[in-house]
Amino acid sequence: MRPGFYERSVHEVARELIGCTLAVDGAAGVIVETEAYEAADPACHAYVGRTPRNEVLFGPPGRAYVYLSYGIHSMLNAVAEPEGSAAAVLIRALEPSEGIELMRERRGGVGLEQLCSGPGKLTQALGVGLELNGAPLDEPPFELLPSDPAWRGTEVITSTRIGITKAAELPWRYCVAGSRFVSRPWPWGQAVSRAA
DNA sequence: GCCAGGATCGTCT
DNA sequence: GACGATCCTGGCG
Repeated sequence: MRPGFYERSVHEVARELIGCTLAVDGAAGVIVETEAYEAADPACHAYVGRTPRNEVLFGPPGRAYVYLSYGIHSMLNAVAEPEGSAAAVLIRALEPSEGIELMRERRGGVGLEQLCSGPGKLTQALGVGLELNGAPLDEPPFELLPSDPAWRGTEVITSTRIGITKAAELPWRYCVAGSRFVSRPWPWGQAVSRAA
């Protein structure tokens, strides 16, 4: 990603990550679903203030914020906005593109559409664990590449976020319209823009 | 196909 | 001691 990409409003970053490729050690996919979380947002881990757990959110942008959900699943976020401003983009789904066999093994042989269609699934498929919390997204094992020209013009829709109880009504989920690889079909929401 | 329930553990009250 | 930014399984139709 170009310098400064993450150093903007978390909503812009969440929107523009759609269509970009996320790779971890040879396994990769195109990001088709994201959600934005900002400090003033009750659903954001940083809402309660700075703690040892959410410290990475307050640090420099462009790093990974990884945490454990329900004691089982790792969640991968991209830290956004300037240092001191706590915000992040949750990566919720990928369209698999490379290392598909490896990902399938890690995921127990499920079908292509189930490989990365959820935040817990994609971290399992990519081999992302808590040890990568705080790691820069532009250094190994991570690689984050700008959207392919083929994705230009792709329709992106917004809708309410998924799986949360606080501030659940905010329309801060972004996903590719019509994609078979999102965590859920786009039940609500409306077309907002096209990939740049 | 849909829904209810369980797994599992770090973090905060 | 309660609660998740989740996923999978099993029961039922």
